[in-house]
Amino acid sequence: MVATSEDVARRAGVSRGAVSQILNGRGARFSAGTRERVQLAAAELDYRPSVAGRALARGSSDIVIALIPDTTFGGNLQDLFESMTDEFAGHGLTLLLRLSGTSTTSLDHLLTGIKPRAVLSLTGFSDEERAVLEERGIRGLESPAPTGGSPIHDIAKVQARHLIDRGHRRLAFAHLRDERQEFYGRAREEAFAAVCLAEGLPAPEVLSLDLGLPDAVEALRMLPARGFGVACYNDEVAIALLAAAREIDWAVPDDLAIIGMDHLLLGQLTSPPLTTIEYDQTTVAEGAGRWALAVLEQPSEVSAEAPPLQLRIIQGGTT
Amino acid sequence: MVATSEDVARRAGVSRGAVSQILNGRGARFSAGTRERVQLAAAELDYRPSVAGRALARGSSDIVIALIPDTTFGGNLQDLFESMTDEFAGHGLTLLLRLSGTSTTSLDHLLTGIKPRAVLSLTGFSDEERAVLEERGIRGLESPAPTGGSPIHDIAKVQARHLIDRGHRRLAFAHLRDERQEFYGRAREEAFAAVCLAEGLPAPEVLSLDLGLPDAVEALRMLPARGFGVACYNDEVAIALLAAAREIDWAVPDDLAIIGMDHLLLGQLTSPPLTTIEYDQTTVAEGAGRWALAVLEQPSEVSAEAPPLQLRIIQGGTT
DNA sequence: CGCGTTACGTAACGCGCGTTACCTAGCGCT
DNA sequence: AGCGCTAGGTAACGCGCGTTACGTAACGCG
Repeated sequence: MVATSEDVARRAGVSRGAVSQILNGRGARFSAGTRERVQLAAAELDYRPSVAGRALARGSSDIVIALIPDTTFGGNLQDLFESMTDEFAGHGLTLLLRLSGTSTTSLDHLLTGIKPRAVLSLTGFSDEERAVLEERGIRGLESPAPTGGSPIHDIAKVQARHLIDRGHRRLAFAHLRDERQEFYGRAREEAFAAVCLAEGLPAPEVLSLDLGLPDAVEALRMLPARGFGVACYNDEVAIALLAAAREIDWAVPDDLAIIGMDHLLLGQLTSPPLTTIEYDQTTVAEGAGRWALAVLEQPSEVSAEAPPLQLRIIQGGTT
Repeated sequence: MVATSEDVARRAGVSRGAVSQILNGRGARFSAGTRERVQLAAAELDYRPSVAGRALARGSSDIVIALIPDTTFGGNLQDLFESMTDEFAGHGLTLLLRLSGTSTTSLDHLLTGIKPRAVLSLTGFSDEERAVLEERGIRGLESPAPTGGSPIHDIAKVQARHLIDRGHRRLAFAHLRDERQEFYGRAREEAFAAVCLAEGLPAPEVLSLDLGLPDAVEALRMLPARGFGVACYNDEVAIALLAAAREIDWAVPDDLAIIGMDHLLLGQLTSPPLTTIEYDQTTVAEGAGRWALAVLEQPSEVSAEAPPLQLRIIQGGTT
C-alpha cells in the first residue's frame, strides 16, 4: 500500500541498509551515483519511513507532542500552533496536540507508548509532569523563561504598575472562577500581591467570578468601596466586570478601573473599550518553535535564550 | 526502562506469545490460573504495550487523531475533547489532536507514518481529506449527520425561522471575514438563502466583517435600509454588529435585529443581551465519542444513528 | 607478486509485538 | 494397544526500520 524502504532499495538497485543510511545522513560512505539513485527512487515512490518501524528501531519516534494547557485555547494560540505544525513538518517532525487536563498517569501512558521525540509546553510543566518526563527519559521542552522571571510574573507586574501609575492606591485582582485556571491564576495573584507589597500598598482584594452578570455584580459588591483598580485574569473577566459596573451604575474608570489581559478583539467593542495588555503570540510561538527545533537538532547546545515576552499596554478607556 | 511483554512472560512463567494472546482477549484457550498469573504480572510491572511494536505487528496503532477544524476552538469544545480523551483512554485508545489548517499532503504524511486507528472529525471531512483517507485505507469517523440534513443547515434554518417569526421580512447573513471560516460560512449562507427563498422572501443581504468596530460599522452601512434581521455566523460577529449599531445610533432590535450562534457567555453581558442559539456541545461530543468507540469496536455495525443536534433558541433582547 | 588500504556495499541482528502453525500431555473410546 | 480428540501452551515468523560487523573488490606501494 505504501512504499517501504525495501521498495526503494529494489528500485535503486541497492540493499535496504544502504537506503536507510543514505536517507539518514550517514551516506558519506556511498558513491555519489548511488546516493542519487536512492534519493531519486525515494522521491519517485514518495517514500515515507514508517513511524512505527523507526520508533521501534531507534527507541523514539519523530513525534513531538505539545501539551495544551487548560487555559483558554483558540484564537491566536491556534494560529500559533498551526504555524508551528508546519515548521516542525519542514524538519521531519510531526507535531500533535494533547489536552493536558487529563491525569498524569495518562500522560505517562502516552509517553511509554508513543515514545515521542519530545514533549513541548509553552507554559511550562508542572512538577508532576516534569517527574514523569524525567523518569521516562523523554525530553521536555518548555519555552525558557525570559530573564527577569516568568511571563506570569511579568504580566502581573505590568498590570500592577499600570494601575499604580494611573493613580490607584487600592488594588484588586480578579480571578476567573474556573478550576482549570487555578494554577496560573494563583501565580498571577501572588505576583500581583508582591508588587503591591513592594510599593508599600495594602494587600490587594481578591475577587473570583464566573462569566455571568449576577456573579460579576456579586464580585463587585465584595469590594469595600468604590475607587478600586482591578487587574483581571483576562479580558473576559474584564468584560464581565465592566458589564457589572454598568449594571450597578458605577462609573468606569472613576468608580472602578479595569485592566484586562490578552487584547481580545471583543474587548475593544465595549464602551469604553478595555485597557488591556497585548503580547504577540505569534512571535512567542515562532520563537518557541524555532528554539525547540534548535534544541532538538543540537542536543548539546541548550541555548536557554528566548526572546523576552513583549508586553504592550493597550490604553483603552477603563483606566 | 519500561516493561516489555517479555518481562511479563518471564514473571508469569509463560511464553511471550501467551502473554500477547491473553492480554488481547484471545485468551479463552488458556487455563484460568495462567490467565490470572499473566494479568497479575502485567499489573505488577505496569506493563503497557509499545505503540510502535503493536503498530508494526498489526498494521495500525491505537492512536486516534482528531482533526481540529479551523473554526474557533476553545471553551466548550475544549472541554469536550478533554472528556473524549478520557473516554478513549478508557478503551485503550489514545486521542491526539491535529490542527487541520495545514495542507492535505501533510495529512497524508501523518497517516502513512502513524497509521492511526482512525481519524475523527466532528465537522465532517473535506473531499480532499476523504480521498486521502480512502487511499491510505484509514478509517475516517465523522459524526453522522442527524436526520434531516447537516447541523449546518439546521442552524441556518433555526436562525431564519426565528427572525421570520419575529416579523422580519428583510434578512441578512453576516459572515466572519476570516478565510478559515470560508467553508462553513458559505454553507451556512447558502442554507440561509434557501430558507428565504422557500418562504418567498427576497434573497438575503450578505455582510462580511472582521471583529472590529470600524469594520462592523462599515458592514452595517452596506445594508440598504434599517429594519433588517441579521443572522450572524457566531456570537462574536453578533457582538460586533451590536457594538456597531450602538455606534451609529441604531436601535436594537427595531432598526436592527440580531441573532447569534453559540450562546457565548460574553454574549449575555451585552446590553441588551444577545438572542442566540445554544447547543449542548458536551452532549454532541459525548455522543460522537461514544459513537466513534462503538464503530471502532464493532466494525460491522456502522450504526449511522446519532442523536440529532438539539438547537435551542436563547431569547435575548436583540430580536 | 604480496600486502595493506581504502571505497563501497551487504548481511544480519534486534527493536516489541501479534499471529499462526505446531507440539505435547491427558483422556475417552473401541 | 491404538486412535482421535481437546485443552493448554510454545516456537517462529514478519511487521519496517536503524545499526554494525563483515565482505569484496580495486588500488597503491614496495
